[in-house]
Amino acid sequence: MSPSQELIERRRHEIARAASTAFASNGYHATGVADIAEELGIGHGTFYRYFENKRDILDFVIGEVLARVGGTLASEDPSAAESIEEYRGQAERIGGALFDVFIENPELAQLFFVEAVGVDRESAEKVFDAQELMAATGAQYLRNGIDRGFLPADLDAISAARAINGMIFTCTMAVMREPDPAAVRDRWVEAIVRLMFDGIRPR
Amino acid sequence: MSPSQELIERRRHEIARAASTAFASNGYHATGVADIAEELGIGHGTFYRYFENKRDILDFVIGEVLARVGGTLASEDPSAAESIEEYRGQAERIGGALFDVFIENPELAQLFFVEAVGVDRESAEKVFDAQELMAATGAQYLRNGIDRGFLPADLDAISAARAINGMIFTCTMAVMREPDPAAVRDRWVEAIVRLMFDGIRPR
Amino acid sequence: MSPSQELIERRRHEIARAASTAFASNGYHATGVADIAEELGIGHGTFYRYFENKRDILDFVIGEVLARVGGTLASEDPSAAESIEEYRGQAERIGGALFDVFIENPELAQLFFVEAVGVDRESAEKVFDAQELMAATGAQYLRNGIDRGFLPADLDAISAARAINGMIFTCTMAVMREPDPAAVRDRWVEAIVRLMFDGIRPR
Amino acid sequence: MSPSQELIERRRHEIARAASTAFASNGYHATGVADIAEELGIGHGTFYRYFENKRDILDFVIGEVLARVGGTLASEDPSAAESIEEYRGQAERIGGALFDVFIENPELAQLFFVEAVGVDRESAEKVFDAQELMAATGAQYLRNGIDRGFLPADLDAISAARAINGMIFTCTMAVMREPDPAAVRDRWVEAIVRLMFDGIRPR
DNA sequence: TATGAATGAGATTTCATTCAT
DNA sequence: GATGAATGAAATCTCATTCAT
Repeated sequence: MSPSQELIERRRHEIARAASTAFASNGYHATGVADIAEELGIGHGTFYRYFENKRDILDFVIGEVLARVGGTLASEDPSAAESIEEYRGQAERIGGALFDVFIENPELAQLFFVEAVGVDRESAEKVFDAQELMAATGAQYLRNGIDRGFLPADLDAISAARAINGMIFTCTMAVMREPDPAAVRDRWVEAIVRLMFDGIRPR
Repeated sequence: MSPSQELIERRRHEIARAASTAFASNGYHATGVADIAEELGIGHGTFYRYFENKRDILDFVIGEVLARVGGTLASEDPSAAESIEEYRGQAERIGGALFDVFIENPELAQLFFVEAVGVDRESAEKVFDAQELMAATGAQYLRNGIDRGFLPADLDAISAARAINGMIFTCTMAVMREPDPAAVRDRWVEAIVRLMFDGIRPR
Repeated sequence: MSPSQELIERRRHEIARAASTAFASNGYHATGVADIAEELGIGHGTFYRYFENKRDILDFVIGEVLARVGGTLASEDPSAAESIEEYRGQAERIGGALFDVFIENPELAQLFFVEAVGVDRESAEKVFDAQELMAATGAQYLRNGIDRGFLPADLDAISAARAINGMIFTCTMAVMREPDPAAVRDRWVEAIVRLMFDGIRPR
Repeated sequence: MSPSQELIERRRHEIARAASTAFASNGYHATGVADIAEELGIGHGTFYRYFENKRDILDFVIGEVLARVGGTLASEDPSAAESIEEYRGQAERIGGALFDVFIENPELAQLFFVEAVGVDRESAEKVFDAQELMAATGAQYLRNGIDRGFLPADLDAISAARAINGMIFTCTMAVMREPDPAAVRDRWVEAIVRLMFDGIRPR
């Protein structure tokens, strides 16, 4: 990559970071291009040297968030677990990692759960598509368990995966609204994983 | 209520219905006050005789949606179930009822999951508060089970309730994206209830 | 026409008149929508209630000018003249009428000769098309004379018509640059008609 | 001229050529300084080392066009013709030469007839001044004929010259819009010269 | 009470020009 | 001398809201 291209890439990320912060704290529609520029101390015309238009940066930012979240979901090997204990370990690590992503970058939560969904049909569609992809990833883990015999053969893998993801995402959002998300992280991971594996019915 | 107040109330609901449809199909920001008025065949100045401003009607519409969804969650008596079988029955009915609400009024799904969350901080906050309320309601059912001994004493009721709601909502959204939501309703209710009660671990 | 439609039509013409003046004296590109609005003492948002966008009003104004000029060219009956004297009378009247149009509305000259041609390809094309049409009209007069035998049978009607129009238009433009166009009107009409009928060669 | 001045002059002409092409095919306003620079493969900052500003290059380009056209009009000796036949020969050569200039450089037609006139008051003024000059040149030819007795003594030389130029220019523009201008060149020269010398009235 | 004409704040976007490298 | 990153003035256009009728 040529040095100028690298510079451009760096600039784009700087602007994207400022935009993320602004979108997350004020909302996409309430954020003007001028606000983003001001946050960076640059002229607002400069913005347009790096992004086509305002919508362009939203796409960029959403793309980054989805990649980040999706990457976390796929951070383990879906076919690695050989026993239910190993899989439970994977689930705990994935859940924890996801919480950590959002705890470390709280604005990502806002972007992922709110802005990306709410700006317009197109951006919402992206999120929904990503959720479907992530459900498919989750289903791979489950099918591995079914194939290896440590999960019930009649488990509806894709539905269950989606439901599990739903739990995780919703709880993440709830956690992020706590005054000190990091403090409650482990309790939530535990609660989710327990519900996921054991349900509420006594064993 | 005086007859004129009643008339006003009827008008407000007419306008709210038109606004719901418009917001749901085009998004809040892309919907103009004039669009809503046109849909009703009234002058757009008239709108302001029934609602303070554009934001005002969003609040109204969101309030209606939340009441509708919340009402469904609370449609059973949280302390009625005397056995786990009875509670499972309640859960199935509640889940099914929720699906039905959205299946019958698809625009409510859009409003609940997308518009209400995405317009601005304040409206999102309302949804999150409502979710907390619904989690509290869900926790009542669980505590009833714990108190009566048919659910484990160490169940983290509030966390579990939130996770369960998360499953339900996320899956509802997924169902609404299907070509024929009604056709898959039962399979999803079954999948969710099973995960909720039994988890994925074989018994 | 309903009274409101009539109002709209009146408003459009008011705005068009202001725009004509502004375009003629400052040029299309140097004229902002706000300038037009200010000239009328209205808010610039009001402009957009009557015209789609800035380009729209240019089209409107050009259309009016072309109609006006074209109408003058066609103000006589192309097949009426039975002798060369009668045709010469027609030519004098048409030329004079055209001069009068521009003398009475000097901004039309600017619009016709300058703005309409210079703004962009599309508007220029309109003018060129109109000129072709006007050449066709002129050719009708000539063919009438050829058919009736008072003009030479080997006259290239369409080329001659275009050349004659060219003389007229160019001279009109020259006249409009004079300090007192009205004063020189007759001399020019005479000069053009003489050249047109007799050429420069002595008879 | 010092070698560096010569270099500068060469550069200016390169840039002017690129600008001419760009202005002619896209219009002055739609052409950015960056477009011109890009066409030349130079940085657009470099442009400003050779021309004051965007307007400056328009003046330069217009100046070149006007010189080119004016030069053609003056390519014969206005006092050379001793008979009407000789003058007719001059007229044919001048008309043909003018057509050839534009046929060989179609972008000059666009610049001369459209851009130079339409960009703003100042540039239009230049064209009109040039037309007056060219009318004066034309009048010299006519006065020569009057003086020598082969043109009528009562010919209004300056008006006739302007009218003749008008014919020529308008027809040139019409010719340039033809699919194959070169093919119709002779017919048009013939038509114009005939009208100019003989008028339309039969002899 | 209903209307819709009028308004102008405010947002996005372009691009000629400057100037540090 | 050449470059192109940065700039911000300026222009277009939208639409929530007001208010005279």
